[in-house]
Amino acid sequence: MGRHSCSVKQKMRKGLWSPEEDEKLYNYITRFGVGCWSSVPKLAGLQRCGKSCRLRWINYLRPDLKRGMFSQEEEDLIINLHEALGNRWAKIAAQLPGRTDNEIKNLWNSSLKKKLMKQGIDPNTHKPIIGENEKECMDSALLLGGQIQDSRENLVYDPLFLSEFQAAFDHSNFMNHFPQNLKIEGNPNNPNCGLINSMPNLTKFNHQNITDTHYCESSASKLSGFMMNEAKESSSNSSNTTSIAINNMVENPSTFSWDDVNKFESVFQFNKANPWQEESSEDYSNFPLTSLSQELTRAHLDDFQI
DNA sequence: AAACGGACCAACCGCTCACAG
DNA sequence: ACTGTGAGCGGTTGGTCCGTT
Repeated sequence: MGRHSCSVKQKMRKGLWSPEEDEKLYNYITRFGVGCWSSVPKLAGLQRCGKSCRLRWINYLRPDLKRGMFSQEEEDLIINLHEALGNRWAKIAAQLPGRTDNEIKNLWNSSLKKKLMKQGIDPNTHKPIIGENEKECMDSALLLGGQIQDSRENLVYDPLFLSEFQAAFDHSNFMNHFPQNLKIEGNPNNPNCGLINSMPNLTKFNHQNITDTHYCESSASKLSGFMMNEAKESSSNSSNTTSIAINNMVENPSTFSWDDVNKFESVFQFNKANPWQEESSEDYSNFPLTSLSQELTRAHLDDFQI
């Protein structure tokens, strides 16, 4: 922002370093050591700014630098460290002797990021990527009431709702008929791939404090039923092929096909036009059943992270 | 052979932080 | 407490290489 770079203040050389410049800097540092970088160029006889000299030394001339390709172990370590530290390249580099932050940053941006994405992992969050179809499913869950607000007023998924949402699909034998090609490719080690399985892990969510009555009366139970009833109703009130397919799917899950999935989604599209959508996303006070799960969720929010 | 585009990498830029005066 | 300066960091840019058309 207002501050000029060192190369602008005086007529300094920019761009790639020549072998002569490298030699001058190397000789100076090895002889006198690193003192004040701003005085190094003058003392070393270079037309560079101190900042540039420092960078050249750290990233290229330093004798303890490790050259060559990154090993698999190094790559794995970088990925693990990135998960823990984020884009703190200097901190990551500190754990890899002989490697510079710049080097690691370049490797991450050019290679590791893409590798993770190919494996279906979001390089920013290190969590499985939710694809468009999965997102639509999650959105559908939200539209049906599966959202609440956390203490920071961010919209989050209601674990109680999603628990039943998932169960509803499980019971309808949904996953058994889910096309393999929709699952995230290339990550056989990741059990969280696929539509329902890519939903938040609910195993940590504690249902112990919920009585059977509460659980059955929860918004989720109602909504699971609502979802299926809607499908049936939609089919009985309409003669179009979509409705027939949905009805067929609900009644006879064993004949469920990928084509049915698309048609099933149209039910959710239908629900989007439902005025309930607006109310449920804004004001939960009118929906005591949702509020119940909301309250229970708040109590366990720490255990539940998307 | 030339043009093009993507990958890679070195270097730059702007910002923040620490510290001395 | 304030200011100036240097060091360090992370994001971005620009040049080069290489494969493809």
